[in-house]
Amino acid sequence: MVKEYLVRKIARVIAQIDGLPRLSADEIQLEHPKKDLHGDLSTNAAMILAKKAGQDPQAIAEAISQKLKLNRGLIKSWSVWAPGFINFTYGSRYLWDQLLEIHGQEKNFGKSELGKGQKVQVEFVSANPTGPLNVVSARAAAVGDSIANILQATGHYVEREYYVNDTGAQVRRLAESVEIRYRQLLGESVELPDDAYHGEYLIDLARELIDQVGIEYLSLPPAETREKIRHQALHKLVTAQQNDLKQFGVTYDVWMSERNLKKSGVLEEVLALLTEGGHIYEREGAVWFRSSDFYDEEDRVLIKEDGEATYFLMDIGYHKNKLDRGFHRIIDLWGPDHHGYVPRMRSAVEALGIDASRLDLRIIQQVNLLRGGKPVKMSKRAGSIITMRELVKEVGTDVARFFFLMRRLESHLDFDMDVAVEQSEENPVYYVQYAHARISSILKHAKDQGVTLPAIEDVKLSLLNKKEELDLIKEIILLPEVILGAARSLEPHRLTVYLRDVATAFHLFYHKYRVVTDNAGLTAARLALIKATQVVLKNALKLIGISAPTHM
RNA sequence: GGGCUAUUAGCUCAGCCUGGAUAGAGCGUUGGUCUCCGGAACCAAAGGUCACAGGUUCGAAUCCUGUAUAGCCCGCCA
Repeated sequence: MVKEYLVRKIARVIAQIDGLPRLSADEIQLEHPKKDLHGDLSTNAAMILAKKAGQDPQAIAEAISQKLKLNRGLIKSWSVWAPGFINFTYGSRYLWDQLLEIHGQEKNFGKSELGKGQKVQVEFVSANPTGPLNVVSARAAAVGDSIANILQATGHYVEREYYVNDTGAQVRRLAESVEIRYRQLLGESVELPDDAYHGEYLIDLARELIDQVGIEYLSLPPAETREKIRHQALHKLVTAQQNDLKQFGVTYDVWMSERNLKKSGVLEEVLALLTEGGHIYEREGAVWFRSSDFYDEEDRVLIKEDGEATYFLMDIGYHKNKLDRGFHRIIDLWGPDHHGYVPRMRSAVEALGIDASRLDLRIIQQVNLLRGGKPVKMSKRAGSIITMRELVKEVGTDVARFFFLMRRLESHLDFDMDVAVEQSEENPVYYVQYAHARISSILKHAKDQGVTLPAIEDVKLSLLNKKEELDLIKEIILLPEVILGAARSLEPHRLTVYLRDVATAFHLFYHKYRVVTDNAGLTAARLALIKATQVVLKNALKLIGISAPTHM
C-alpha cells in the first residue's frame, strides 16, 4: 500500500538529514486530511521531530520535502504547509491500479490477514432464558455479530457463543411461575407471588403446555411436575430466543449450558486452583476470594454460608472453561449493569494464572426505549418489555441493525420506536442501500442498451480523471483500512459511518456524470468504477449484517 | 459515600484511543437543481463559548485534575 511506501521513504530521508533524531515507522503518522485542500495524505513527522530536536518544524518539513524522491505514479505531488505538515496527493495511476485491485478481489476486497492464526471467541447477548429478548439484547446482538464478522474478515478464526443461564434461583422461579399459570388455567385458585415472573408470555407458554400434556402434570409428584415444567419452559424460551436471533441474522456456533458446565466439575477445579494459589479464605461460614489482591476493591464470596456456589464462582468456572478451549482471546460483551464485575473477573482470571489480557470485557451501554418521546419502563417481572421481535416487526432488521451500529458502544442510546417507524423512510440505511440498488439499476440499463463491462484489463481506466470520479475511487479504496481499524478497536460503527461516505461520494458522481454514454471507452471505464463501488458497498454491508438490495 | 459511562449545531450522533490545519454528518429549517442511466437523489445557506474551570503543550473537542448535570452499578441475588 502507498502508506507503507511513504512511511518507508520518509523514514529514510529523515535518517539522511544531519542533526535529526530518527523516527521509527510507527512514529510516522499518515492521516487522511479532512480538507481536499490538504491533499490525500498528510504527515506531522516534522512537528514531532521539531519537538525532539528543538528546531523549527517548518524548516524540518522543507528539508524532508526537498530530499524526498517519490514515484510520481503513486504520489503526484507534495508540499509543506504551516506549521509543518507535509501533504501528499495521490497519483492517478495509483488510483486506477486500486480499482483493478477491487475488481480482482471482488468479495474478498477489504479482507486481511491481521488475525491469522488467532482463535477468538465472542460471547454476546447471553440473556436469561426467562423471557423473550428485549431491545437491549438486540443492540448486543447487532454489535456482537458485527464484531465477529469483522474479526473473521481480518483473518481471525471466530466462534460465536451464547451462554444459557439455565440453572439457579431464577430458573426455579421461572418453573414456579409457569406451574402456577398452568394450574390457574386449569381452574385452580393459586396466586402468583410478587417475586414471580408476571409476563403475559408465560400464560401463553402454560397454554401451550396444556395443549401438549393436558392435565397430566396435576397428578404427578410435585418434584417431577416442577422438573418437567422447568425443562419444557426452558426449551421453549431458548428456542424462541434462537428464532428471534436468527430472524435478526444472528446465528451462534455454541449454545453453552450453565447447567451442564456446572456438572462438569469446573467449579471444584477452580476452587482447587485458587486454594492452591492461596487466593482463598473462610470467613463467617463463607468462602472468599482475595480479589482485592488484584484489581478489585474488596474480596468476593465464592461459596455462600448455605454451601451454595455464587454466580461469581460459576462465572469464573465459565471463563476458565472458555480459556481452556484454546482461544487466544475471548471477548465478552456485557450490559452496563455488569461493569462492576469487570475488576473481579479480571482478578479471577489472573489468580488462575492466566494472562488477563486474553480476556477482553466490553460494556455495551444501555438502550433507553422511548415511545413518542416518553421513556418506556421495562421490567421483565412486571412483563412490560418491548421485545426484539416487536422491534424487528416494526422497523425491520436492516433498520434496527444499522441504527444500533451508528453509535459507538459507550454511548447511551435513546431509541424512540415511533420516530424509528416514522423516519424509516428517511433512515440512513436506505440512503446506503439506495446507492447499491441504483448501481444495479444502471448496470441493468447498460445491459439493456447492449453494453456490458469488458474484461477489466481491457478497460481504459485512465479515462477516469474527473474530480468526482477520482474522489469516489479514493473513498472506496479505504475499505481495507476501515475494516482493520474496526477490528483493532472492536468498533463496528466505523462501518456505518464509512458506508454513508461511500454512498455520498457515489451520488455526487452520479449527479454530475452519466455512466452510459455514446463513448464506449468512457462508458466501460465508468461501469468499472460503479461496479467497484457496488462491491465495496456490498462487502461493508455484509459485515454489519445488512442486506444489499438490487432494487428497492 | 465509592465506581462506570456520558455531556459536541434545534434534535440524533461521528470525531477523542494515537493532540495538529477553517470541529463534521444525518434529520429538521430556508432557498435552489429534474428534457438525462432510479428524486429513497443532488447543490447552497443558516445553525457551535465541543457542559464548566484549571493544567500540560508551539498547538487541546482530543491528554491530566477538579466541578456540575444525567443514566447505571455498589447482595453470602442471578
